[in-house]
Amino acid sequence: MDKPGTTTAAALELKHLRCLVAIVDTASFTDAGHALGMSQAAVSRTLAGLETLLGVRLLHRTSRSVAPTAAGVQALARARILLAGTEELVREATTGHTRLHIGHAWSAFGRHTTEFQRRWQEQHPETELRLIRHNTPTGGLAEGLCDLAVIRAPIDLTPWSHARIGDEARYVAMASDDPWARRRSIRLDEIPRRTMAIDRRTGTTALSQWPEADRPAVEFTHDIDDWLAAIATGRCIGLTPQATAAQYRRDGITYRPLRGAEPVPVHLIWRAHTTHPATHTAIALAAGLYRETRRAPRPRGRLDT
Amino acid sequence: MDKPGTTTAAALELKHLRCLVAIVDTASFTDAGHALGMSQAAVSRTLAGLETLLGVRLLHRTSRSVAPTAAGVQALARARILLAGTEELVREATTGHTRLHIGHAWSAFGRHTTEFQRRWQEQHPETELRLIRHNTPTGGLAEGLCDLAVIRAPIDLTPWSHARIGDEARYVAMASDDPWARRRSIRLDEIPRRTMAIDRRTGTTALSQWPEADRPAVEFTHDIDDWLAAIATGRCIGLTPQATAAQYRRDGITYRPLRGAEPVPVHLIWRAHTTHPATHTAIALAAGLYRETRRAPRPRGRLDT
DNA sequence: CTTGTCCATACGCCCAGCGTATAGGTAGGT
DNA sequence: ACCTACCTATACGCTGGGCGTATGGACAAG
Repeated sequence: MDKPGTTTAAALELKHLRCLVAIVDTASFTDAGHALGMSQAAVSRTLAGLETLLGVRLLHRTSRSVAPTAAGVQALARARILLAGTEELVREATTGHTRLHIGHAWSAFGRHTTEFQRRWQEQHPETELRLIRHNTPTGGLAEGLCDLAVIRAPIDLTPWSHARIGDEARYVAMASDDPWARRRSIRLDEIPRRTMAIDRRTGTTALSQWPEADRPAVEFTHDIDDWLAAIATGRCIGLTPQATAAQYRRDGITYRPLRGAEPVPVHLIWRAHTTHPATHTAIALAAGLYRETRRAPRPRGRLDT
Repeated sequence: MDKPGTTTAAALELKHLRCLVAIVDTASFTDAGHALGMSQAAVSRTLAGLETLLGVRLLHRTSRSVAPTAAGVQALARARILLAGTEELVREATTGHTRLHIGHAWSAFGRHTTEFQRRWQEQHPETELRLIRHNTPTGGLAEGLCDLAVIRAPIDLTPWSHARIGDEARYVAMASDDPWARRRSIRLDEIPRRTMAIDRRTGTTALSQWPEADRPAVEFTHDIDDWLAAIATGRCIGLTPQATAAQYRRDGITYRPLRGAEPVPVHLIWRAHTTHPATHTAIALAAGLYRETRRAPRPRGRLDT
């Protein structure tokens, strides 16, 4: 590429940020040069480059002093954070500090979450566990943000290695002052009377459960907080696996079992080729927790692709 | 500099991170090159450089697919965060988004803090206010992390523009089960009987208050949490301005007024030459709040250097 | 076995970015 | 008022890091 004539706009680089910070810390272009192992001239030009890039003057300089401008203060604060972040990245990578990232769309392992964390800590203290919520269909796996993801939504699992670790009953979420909140449970065929909130990216409920002629109205939301807020207003109800009811107990929201519906299968997915060493351990632990709470533990198939 | 023979170790740059992310997002070195406006070869080398730099393989590649390794997942997660941070830095700087950073060592404006924030929001909604705690003698001003800093410690103010915005009575902090906790107040001359916790960087209490022959034993701490922890154990007491008593009310810690001691002057300091436009507004607002709560409002001098 | 696709490596070139040298400007001492 | 010390900005010439092109090698599909 790089067609002749294409003036490739200079990009922000860490060099610029390191330079800015060094200048402020030493309160001098000359000393900053020393500290960075480059000449004063280079420092001057690098900072000038940064200021051009941002279109703002960051440092006020006289021949006696250097002080950040208002814009400089903001940039400096961010620059320090960013540089600290890069150092951490390098440290993590070079020390091979091992950490298992488990992504999930919004409720991790539901009611088993705490127990999962507790047992992991107990059995594998050498591997740090991190549960991260990512508002994407694959809980961040596709984006490389985790090693393992919990999936409840009806997505295509074939691109991934996957294992079904359990099932969760479906619940109806509604405002606490909703008339239905007084009842013990709701029947599937009653749902179409109401408007249903569905999370656009991670929703678990497919409309195909109802005959085409009789489907509920739908309001789409963008993440779980939206979804809960929409429900709390009373204008919608929501359908969700038991995990949500366990993890998002909130004032103003009431959960009731949904009768007549299939449970939601809970899957773990991961990358077949680049498996974190602890992946299978985590899968086994999670599946064990789901199994423990069942009367008749039936075998779960496919622990690999 | 750059003595001949000095192999300057290549430094991490944003280029590397952008490359890593692009490869994973496009799942291809070739496409990543396209997206980044460079050739596939350059992408390959840049990533190889990053892997060398970190000493870890980040991506597992076959001729058919590209997938992050465990180390890659971690690096990727950090890289995405860092890149988002840089974008925000650029956006803030280029849009001239104005924000006033007020640094403080540990209790901001004390009991006036909430009111300060409320009124600022009301009177100057166009300027975002940020109170940031920095564990340094100047509350982050010297490090360029804020535009304005609240100072209670007896530091040299002459390098800065400064204004005294008010005074705060001194309090004694002690464990709640301390015998003194039953009393209404403590006298200054009783303090030397006890061991005193002093924060090394931001402590407000100078020992010169007592005759040299009769000074309290001292235990140094490194930040406010240390300080509170040391006191909660019961082995120390602490002296602190009223602001701390207002902002760090905790179980296990009791505050009592200290009689016979001068109040602590509260100063704001800022840079004379590169003043944020809203600096003086903020000073006036803070001083006003302190003045409001005094019987006899006496004029405060020096609103500038 | 052939073909297509993809990443790694070799090679040669070029300009971004470096250091040196110097100009210009400001504070402080006398 | 002048001089000195010190600091940043700019000019200039050079060098090597990093680019693109070309090619090799590995792998999957047909």
